Amino acid sequence: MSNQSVTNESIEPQNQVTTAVDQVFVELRRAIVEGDVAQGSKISEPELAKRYGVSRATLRDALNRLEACNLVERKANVGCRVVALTPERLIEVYQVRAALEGLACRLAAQNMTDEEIANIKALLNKHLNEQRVKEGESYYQEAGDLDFHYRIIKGSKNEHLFNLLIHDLYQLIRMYRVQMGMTGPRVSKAFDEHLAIINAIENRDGELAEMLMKRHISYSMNNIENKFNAAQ
Amino acid sequence: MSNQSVTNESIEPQNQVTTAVDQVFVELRRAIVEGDVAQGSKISEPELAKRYGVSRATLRDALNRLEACNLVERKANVGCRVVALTPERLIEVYQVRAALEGLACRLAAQNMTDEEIANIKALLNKHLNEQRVKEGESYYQEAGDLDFHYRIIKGSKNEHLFNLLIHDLYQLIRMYRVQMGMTGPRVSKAFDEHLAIINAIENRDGELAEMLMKRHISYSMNNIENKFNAAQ
DNA sequence: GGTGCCAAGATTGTCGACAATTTGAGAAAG
DNA sequence: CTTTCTCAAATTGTCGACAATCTTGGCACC
Repeated sequence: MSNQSVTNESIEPQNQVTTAVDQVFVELRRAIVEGDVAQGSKISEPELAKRYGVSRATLRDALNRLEACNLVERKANVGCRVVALTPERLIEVYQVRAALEGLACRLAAQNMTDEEIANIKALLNKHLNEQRVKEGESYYQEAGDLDFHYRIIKGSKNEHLFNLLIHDLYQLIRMYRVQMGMTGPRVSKAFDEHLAIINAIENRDGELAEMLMKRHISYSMNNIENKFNAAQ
Repeated sequence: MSNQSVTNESIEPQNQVTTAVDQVFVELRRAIVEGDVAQGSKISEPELAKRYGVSRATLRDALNRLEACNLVERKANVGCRVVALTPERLIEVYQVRAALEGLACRLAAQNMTDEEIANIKALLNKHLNEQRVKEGESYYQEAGDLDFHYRIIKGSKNEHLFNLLIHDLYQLIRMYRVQMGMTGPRVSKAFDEHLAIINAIENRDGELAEMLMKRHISYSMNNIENKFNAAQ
């Protein structure tokens, strides 16, 4: 578990966390995504409320939000469990992700400004240099990849799509990646794929950008799936 | 407002509504979707709690769930408003819907059993007959259309996709349709489109099914958009 | 007369306690 | 020994009250 230091900045930049429920929600979400609380384990409301120094009603509220993100499952009068990461669920999530990010790409090719596109290209170059220096450190794999996808989704200018992907789906995806220990040798290949995508967007070729993104995500899924099978 | 009697059965068939929060949630959702409480209006927690004969904490819980469905928007220490139905938002939602239901169609062509497909074809025939008798009554437009899409989404056998579409997106879509008074002459055309889609699925032609569904949804959006523009 | 500040009212966020339901261990019957 | 029933302990669902925050109307000051 060498990559637990990846920040959430790129995922929630200006999101002001004011209320107590927000704090517990963010903290508990981090704990779940990074595996501090094991997948499939039951969540005791009184215990967690005490640990976070907060009322049970407040913690319950936070659990409701986690349920909306599909990070915990809840049954009436029974309780709350952290979701279990099954291969079947991984495939389901990635199918949805491919469809939505494909759409995001097509819209980005249509709606991003030239400046935004130039910024992403600059970002990729910066990451390339950093990566050369660090010689395969896993920085790019997590934060850089996240940043790239984040900007394209934002560039779609579709707020509904943005919320769906960033607030809901991406936490689940991060959970799979972190807990499977995704720090493999896919870095350089992913980089080339990113480059091809942004080039398609620059040429305002929405269809190609969509197709490349879907393929890119498909590769990414196969990568995680292999780790899954190797893990048992 | 001649079509407020459309049931929710096809959307939540066996969903047991046991707890008080569930009841308030379902009831309040219906009120919002069908326009009993105006779009954009502010929601007073004490008032609604009294009206539904329930504690404020319970009502708050229900509001949280409505927020997760994108039916209300909430700001910390300020309050809760019913979402406003803007044309921009309609387009955003329908773009997402087209991508997701397109995926559902492709998966359905791959995963539905022959029996499930036969059942949908039988359903379409039944609706065709009923429609001939009733001569353009708006029954098919709402419940029948809902049923068709519901079965295909279910037929994708992708649970995550199912939850996303049925629990979150479809309520918003229903809200647009009900409040725009969707009972136009698109019935027969929609029927033909449904027929083409199920035929493609029967032939296990996922790509065609996906394309037809995307087009079908695109038509549907244009229809609502026209009503929007005509409304002011 | 307009602008900015302040206080009172109202609304939301949080808490601890009570009620309803589930669960699990142990006793009794087969 | 297995099965079923019972009851108690624990857990979840719901409530009313208190604390923190925002809103609004009025007053002083420029």
